[in-house]
Amino acid sequence: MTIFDVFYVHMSRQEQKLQTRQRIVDAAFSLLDEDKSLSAMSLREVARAAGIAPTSFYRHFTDINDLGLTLVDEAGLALRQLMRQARQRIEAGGGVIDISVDTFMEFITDNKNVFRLLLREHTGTSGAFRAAVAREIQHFIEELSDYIVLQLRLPRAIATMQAEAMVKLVFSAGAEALDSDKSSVAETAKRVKLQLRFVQLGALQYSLR
Amino acid sequence: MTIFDVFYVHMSRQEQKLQTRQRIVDAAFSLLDEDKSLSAMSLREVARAAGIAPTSFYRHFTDINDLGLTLVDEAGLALRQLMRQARQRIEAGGGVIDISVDTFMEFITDNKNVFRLLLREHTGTSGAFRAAVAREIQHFIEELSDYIVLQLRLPRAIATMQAEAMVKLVFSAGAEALDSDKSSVAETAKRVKLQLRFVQLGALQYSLR
DNA sequence: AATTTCAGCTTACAACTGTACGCTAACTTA
DNA sequence: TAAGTTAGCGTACAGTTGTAAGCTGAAATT
Repeated sequence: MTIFDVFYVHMSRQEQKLQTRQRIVDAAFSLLDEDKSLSAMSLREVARAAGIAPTSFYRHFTDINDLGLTLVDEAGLALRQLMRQARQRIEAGGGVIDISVDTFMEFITDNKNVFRLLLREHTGTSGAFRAAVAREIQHFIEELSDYIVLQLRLPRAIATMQAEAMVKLVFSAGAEALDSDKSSVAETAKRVKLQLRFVQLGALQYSLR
Repeated sequence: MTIFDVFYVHMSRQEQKLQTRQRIVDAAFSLLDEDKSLSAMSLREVARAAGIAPTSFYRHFTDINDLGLTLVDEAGLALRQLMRQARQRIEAGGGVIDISVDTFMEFITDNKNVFRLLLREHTGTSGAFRAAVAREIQHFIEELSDYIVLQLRLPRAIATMQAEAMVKLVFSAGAEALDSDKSSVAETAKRVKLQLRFVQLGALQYSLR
């Protein structure tokens, strides 16, 4: 029993456990700020932030790595939801590139730590994390590729290359945005939109060669 | 005096100190492998690898951060040398994109830890390191941009956008290459070359609109 | 009502960290 | 040659880490 008892008076044991687990996950995300990466995050630190004893952590995760993979999964989930949101907005009208980039930038601004996690662990020190993030990005690329084949009628092979280039450019711009203030973010968004147009134009041109 | 005495029998004190400093730098680079980042590198660890006492470290650097910035500088230097090498090869004949990408991939293969450092600290947990790496990349972009203005006769504004997109795509590909075997690297190189062609075609097309 | 399960706790320990302090001995300078 | 400088060392300490061991009391099961 913890000082949080008061919150779970009417919960089953299972629900209590789930809630504690969520508190751990939330605490971990909140710790992943400007100057903390997964590998630098200590079990005790997370436990402290979640309001549990260090050893209680093991009731929920086998490892800090285990928690890390959970965080990457949750971040990937958020990313996929983002895509859906962008598609809805596009159907409501507007340039594909503009809407996509704006939606992405909004996401980053509102979920800095989620995007930071993906960005950082993509080049981080854990091969498992790098692979996990790479998978999430690959999903992203494939969904965009599908869209390009369907809407722009490009051959699959070219569409895939276009999608990959676009996602990488957007992620790069996102990385810049993390360290920028609002007006710089707008500037960065403008630049990446132009670059995406280059890619789009170029891929089309190439497919007609 | 250390066990390395034998190496500096005929050196002045200054030279000896410089050599020890270089040993520290080299040791640090050698530690920056698949699963170690600057922030995870401990002073004692570096000292151990360099063959000096932990406290002797302070005779050469004020901090681990101080050493980190030195490493980033050296890595940036290597990158600029790389560009010069690529330009020489291009003048000797061959497609600009092909030569550039091939040169870059060779560099990564031969200097994994140097590129790893740049890649990792670009999204790392130290704002100072992130900024330092961003500056190095910016140099890279500007040199490429100059080249594009001169050779392809594109307007500066467009050339800059093209250069930025290209460098980001190449760095992305480089990141992939770090985790791949030789044949996959060749595959990755092929893909990024196509993507660079998209950007080039698109920028040209855009400038003619 | 009795028994089992188990989430969270406290205590404990060895390993590692950064760095303060003062010593030594070789190099440099006067 | 004498005095001063300093690169490197050993010792020491307080702080943090992961995690092992065993306890407690409430929830779940019988």
